[in-house]
Amino acid sequence: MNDTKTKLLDAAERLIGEQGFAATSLRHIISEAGVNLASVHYHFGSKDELLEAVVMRRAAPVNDRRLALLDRYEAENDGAVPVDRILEAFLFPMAQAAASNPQFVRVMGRIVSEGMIQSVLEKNFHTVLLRFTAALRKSLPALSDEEFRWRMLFMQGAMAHTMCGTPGNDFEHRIALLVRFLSGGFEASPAEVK
Amino acid sequence: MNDTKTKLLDAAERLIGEQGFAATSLRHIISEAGVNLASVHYHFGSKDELLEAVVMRRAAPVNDRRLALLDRYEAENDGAVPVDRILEAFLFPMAQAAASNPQFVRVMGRIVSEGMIQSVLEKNFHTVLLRFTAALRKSLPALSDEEFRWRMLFMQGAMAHTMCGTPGNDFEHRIALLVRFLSGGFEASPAEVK
DNA sequence: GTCTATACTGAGATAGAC
DNA sequence: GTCTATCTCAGTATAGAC
Repeated sequence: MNDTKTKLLDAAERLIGEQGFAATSLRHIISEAGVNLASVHYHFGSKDELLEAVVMRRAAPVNDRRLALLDRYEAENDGAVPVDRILEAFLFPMAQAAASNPQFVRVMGRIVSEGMIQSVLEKNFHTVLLRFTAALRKSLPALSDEEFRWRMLFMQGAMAHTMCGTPGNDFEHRIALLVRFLSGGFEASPAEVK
Repeated sequence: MNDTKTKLLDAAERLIGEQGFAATSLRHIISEAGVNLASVHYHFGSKDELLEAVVMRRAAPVNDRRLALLDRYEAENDGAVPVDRILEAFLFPMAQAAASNPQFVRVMGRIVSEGMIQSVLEKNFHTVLLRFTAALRKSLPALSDEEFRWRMLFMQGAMAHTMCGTPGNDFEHRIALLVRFLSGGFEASPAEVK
């Protein structure tokens, strides 16, 4: 691996996790990394793309584990997997990542709380989102397409806010509570059409 | 009312609603308002405080209506108000505001999606949050304090993301769906302690 | 291919004259 | 209260050394 590139990723990960993305200047990052300012644009192109690289470096294994878990649950339950299992399969690997690398989760939190979700997440989590959306849809056949889509959005907001936007380290416990809450929401009977 | 101040608030509200907070420069705002750059800092102190003033101007009536609705429901149900009524009382006035002033809701959406929630909202919505938290707590006596607090956070994330972070205009319908989902989550039986 | 030095543009903030 | 001029710092771009 290129040394300069890695130094930049490490420094950016640490500083963005601590101070946030907007509050962390490239000049601060490069001084921590001990490299030249222009190397950021040489290796990554821009500050935004540096952030994306920071995310991508850690996101891949998390998403692999998510898909593996979902595969297993689908094999075990051929057909519709219980909603809470699907949610667990999505959330648990993030908690594992948090245990081995807290910095990464902090960065994800910063991304969420600074509203860079769309740009960064949709690029890196596309397949995962498709798979999990399909699994949930299958397990919630009673909902209309419209209501299902809205409930996915509600979930998205709750997840982002909870997993990333709030400090603390006991992610496994947090996940158990979140899964319970979201299951209740998803499985609520449809709202009346007025 | 001071003319310069109002011109600044109007221009800021419009531009931030259209382009977002970060993307809207003070120089753009003042040129729309037809005033001088330094007047921003004279009247508001900083760009952040200008945003806060934009929010405060519209938030007060919404919060008044929220509290009035909650008062009514509490009087009607003396003791514990049904969870879905409480949620409605919180969300409905925002939908009304959206109908009469779409710019405001857009600004709130920008605030959420750009992660300025904590700083801005906690200042302006403090009493409202206390009242609604207390009402919900009363209606959910079976939950532990801890699980209740977490569910409040889950709700917060879902609400912010939904009400403000996603485009579209049919807020009343959206609210009906959101209330249903959140009621299901709040009323789910407690997660098992493992 | 990689790194260094330096310049450019635009941002928010501020001091001081009027 | 308002305006001009200026300051500092950000991200970005480029020219050129190795």
